[in-house]
Amino acid sequence: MSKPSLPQGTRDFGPDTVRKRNYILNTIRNVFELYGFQPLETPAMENLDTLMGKYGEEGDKLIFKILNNGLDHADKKNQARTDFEKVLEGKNAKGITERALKYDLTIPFARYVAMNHAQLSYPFKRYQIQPVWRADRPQKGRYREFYQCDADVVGSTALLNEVELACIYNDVFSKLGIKNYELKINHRKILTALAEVCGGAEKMMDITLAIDKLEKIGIVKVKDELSQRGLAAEQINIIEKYLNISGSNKEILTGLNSLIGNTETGKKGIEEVSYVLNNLKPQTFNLKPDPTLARGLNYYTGIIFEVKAPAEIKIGSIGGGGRYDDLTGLFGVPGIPGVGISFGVDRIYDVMEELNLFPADVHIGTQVLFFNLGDAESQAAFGLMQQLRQKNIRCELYHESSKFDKQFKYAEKKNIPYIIIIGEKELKENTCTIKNLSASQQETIAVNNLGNYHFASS
RNA sequence: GUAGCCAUAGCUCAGUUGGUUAGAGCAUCAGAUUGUGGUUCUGAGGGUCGUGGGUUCGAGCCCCAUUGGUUACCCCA
Repeated sequence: MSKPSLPQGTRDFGPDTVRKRNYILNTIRNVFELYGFQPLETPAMENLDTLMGKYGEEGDKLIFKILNNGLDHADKKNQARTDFEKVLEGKNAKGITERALKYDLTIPFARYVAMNHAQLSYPFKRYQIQPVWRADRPQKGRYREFYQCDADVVGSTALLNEVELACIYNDVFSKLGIKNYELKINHRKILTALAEVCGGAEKMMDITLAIDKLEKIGIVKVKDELSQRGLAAEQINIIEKYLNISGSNKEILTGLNSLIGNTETGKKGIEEVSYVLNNLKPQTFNLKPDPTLARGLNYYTGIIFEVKAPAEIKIGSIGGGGRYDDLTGLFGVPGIPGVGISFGVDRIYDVMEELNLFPADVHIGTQVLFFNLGDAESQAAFGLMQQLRQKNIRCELYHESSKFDKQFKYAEKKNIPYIIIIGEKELKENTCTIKNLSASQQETIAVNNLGNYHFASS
């Protein structure tokens, strides 16, 4: 038998990790609820059709496909062989694979909205916290299975939604104690306008892909890439001017205005970004317009967001989102616009771990351990324990009568803050001894008073 | 898909130019300690050196292959 192992890019989560992650998820969930979002869950797998072509060419390659069952069935063998030939050519064959693991939460949500559009009341605000899968090569901060937390509003074009989503980012990160994150905002129309001004509206994708890398590879290489992608020198010149726009939020907007403000689309984009900025206090929100922000997913059409982790932690983006005018149109139900954001929980976890931001009491599960000091003693302890459980105190009784040393060490390892000793003496006197392990203090009280004892939570 | 690096005890790692019986810390278990833990002391268990081949009198170390992990590119949370 070979050693047990995990598939590449997946992880087990031990008790401590799950506790910490739940702390993050609960924080996010509470904020979503606070803003009136409703929970939604969709299956782990979707029909392959639902996902293919929604994430661009690269994205398609990263979708985890599921092999159909029953390929060895006698009647299907020949069909399976010819279909497999198609797969070898890089095509999809329904006979081989027709389902896939979900790649993100947005497209399944769009599918859900398209299927239920008549029943929903708009604007429909949903949040969704589920794992997604990508057949990517794992590396630092990148996994093949990871959680996403999304909140989306569909059925409304109001920019109020964008403002609220920015507020959600701010609320969540400040509750988690992540201070120096940076919330960047841009607009797809601004990028479109840049392409128009360059005289190559159809080059929009090439331009955005290249300038998105500015921070990583520098202006010189961006220009190289642009010329490789077939842009002329004077076009690249304009793009360079665009990339050089910097300064305060106001200066950035003015810069954009003078460069692309004379186009219809550019004007509209700048207006919308200004609206969001004006309705928030950028200094308290770490909110910054960033003309170089592009975001890969090609369904965005309006404002786009990205959250960068504090600079000292080189982990990149910990969240992102944007507006899409017609996501459900892909599923035959046009005219439902939406806007959404996403939190990268696994990366937020890593950031919090590195900055030591988890509160100490996330590790406390069991609050009280009853020592087991013999048959009669443990029977008495069991009765008291059930009373405490009735009062919502999490407690357990050591599984067998053994030395103090062992029982203490068990409590310590499980981070149990209190122990209760009921031995021969206590049994006789109808008392119990409560010890606070971290304070190393103990007191003996009558068992009748145990129900009213205050167990501090940390 | 492309490229680099790594693989030795449960975990983190030493291991000299290739030379006798492969080590340490942590963890585990037992004892000092039959009603008071964290610190300490003593002892014990634990290894096909990822796998297969090759070079050599001799391989944990060198060569080839293979598997797994990891990092970077592409792309992305």
